[in-house]
Amino acid sequence: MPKGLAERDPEAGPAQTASERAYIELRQRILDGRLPAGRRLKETELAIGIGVSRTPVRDALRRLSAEGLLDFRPNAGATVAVWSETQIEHVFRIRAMLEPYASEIAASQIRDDEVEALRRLCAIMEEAARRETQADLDTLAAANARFHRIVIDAARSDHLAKLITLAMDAPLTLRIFGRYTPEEVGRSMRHHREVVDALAHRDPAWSASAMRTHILSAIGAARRTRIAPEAERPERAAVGSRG
Amino acid sequence: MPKGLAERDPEAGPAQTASERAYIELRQRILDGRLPAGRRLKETELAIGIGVSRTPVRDALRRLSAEGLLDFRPNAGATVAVWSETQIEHVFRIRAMLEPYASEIAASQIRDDEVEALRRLCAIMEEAARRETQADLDTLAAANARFHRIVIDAARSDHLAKLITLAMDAPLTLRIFGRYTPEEVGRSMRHHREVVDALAHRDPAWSASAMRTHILSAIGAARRTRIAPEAERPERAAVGSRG
DNA sequence: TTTGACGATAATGTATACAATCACGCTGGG
DNA sequence: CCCAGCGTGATTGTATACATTATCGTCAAA
Repeated sequence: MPKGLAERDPEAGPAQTASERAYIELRQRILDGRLPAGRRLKETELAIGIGVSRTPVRDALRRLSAEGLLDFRPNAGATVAVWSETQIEHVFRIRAMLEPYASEIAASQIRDDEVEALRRLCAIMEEAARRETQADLDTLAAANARFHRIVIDAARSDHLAKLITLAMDAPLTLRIFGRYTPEEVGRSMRHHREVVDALAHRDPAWSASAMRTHILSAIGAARRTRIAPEAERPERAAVGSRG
Repeated sequence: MPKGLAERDPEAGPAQTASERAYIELRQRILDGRLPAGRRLKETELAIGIGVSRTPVRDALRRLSAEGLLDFRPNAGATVAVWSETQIEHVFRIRAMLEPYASEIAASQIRDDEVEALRRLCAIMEEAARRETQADLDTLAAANARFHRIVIDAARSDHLAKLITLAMDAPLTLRIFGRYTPEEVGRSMRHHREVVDALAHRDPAWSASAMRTHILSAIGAARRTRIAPEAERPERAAVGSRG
């Protein structure tokens, strides 16, 4: 098939290589739930769906497996990782250790423009929190993810950032806002503001503590976020519609 | 307990698939220093050396990259990750959070036979510590790695174990014993014994604290463990000193 | 009816050919 | 002497053919 990769779109996707595209696409499908926990992933199927060959799909699968988003058994394929309630709790406890640590370090490293960016994200999140549509929820989740990423990156340690990212992304932190009560949403927004203030004051202990509070307060909602693994049943009957 | 993730076990005999073999082989070479930090890894070269084709080598490279042992840039190949002193310090601080947490959980889950295994490993380590040859140092390092792995596994959470493993293995914890003073070695051995005793008592707080002490005490030696990245210049004119 | 073995089928594992890309040195001009 | 443009070789990226393995239905025997 012709590649037709003559265009270089810097904004729509930094995915230059097919492997990268496959990785980003699959990761997104897992995180937003289109590929539910427990689902068996078949390389050929995915390859056709994404529009690349099996090789880059395999690259992406291996990568996602190493990152913990997939369970992988040699000769038996990959399935979307299933998270028990206990394991989700563990992840939040770990986040509650790692992110405050990153915040503590970030406090002495963060630049003014990053603080500004955090403030803008706070405004965006507060605006989205006032409405209640699904689209707003998605906006909120996306802004929240960017918020945490900026803080983590401000610690100026790629390895640290990588490790925390692995801990964070694992059990779909994204969809947690759907489980928040209105009060919890409001509190979460106030937490964000306080984290920014603490960082703006370049106060490591305050930054860490505010972030810790923020994450620990989310565990309740996380417990309510049940992830139902897909039934083991493979879809025998082929779905007629392609696409 | 479901096995869940396909675990790599470096000591579990010959690997089944070529990808697994390549992964284990490369990982070992990185951890023991045969592939020094900064070294550029060429797929064809590695493939010939290991005796497989490029495909499984690429699988292994992608996996190691996701685990943070390699830096990877599209179209520019993979290099062994370089760890700055600051980053190594971060890793130990993170270990000092994660492993005590695992120990805390393990305290209420560990089986008697695992406690026994830990005691045996303590004896092995103490025996090796008495001598001072390089082989004994390797024995010590290997037993130490197994010790920590047993504790982590006793927490009965594959995802938790995976995360901690990523944090632990990253900057070659193995070679740290080479930097210990005799007093530090002795103290480390006593720490191990205390961790086991705390676990045997099924005391979560004690187990966590003993483990935290153990890891924090190692940071000094870790700081002394400088990792000199290989010069950027490949095998061109190797050591041609001008002048 | 149950159970076990067996074989067809579909998936994954591996190798290899080919395309795209990058690094580097060469050459020619200023 | 310096620098820019370009070609060449090496290296990675992708696709595909083939080998190997697991899965599951079928059939026969107890």
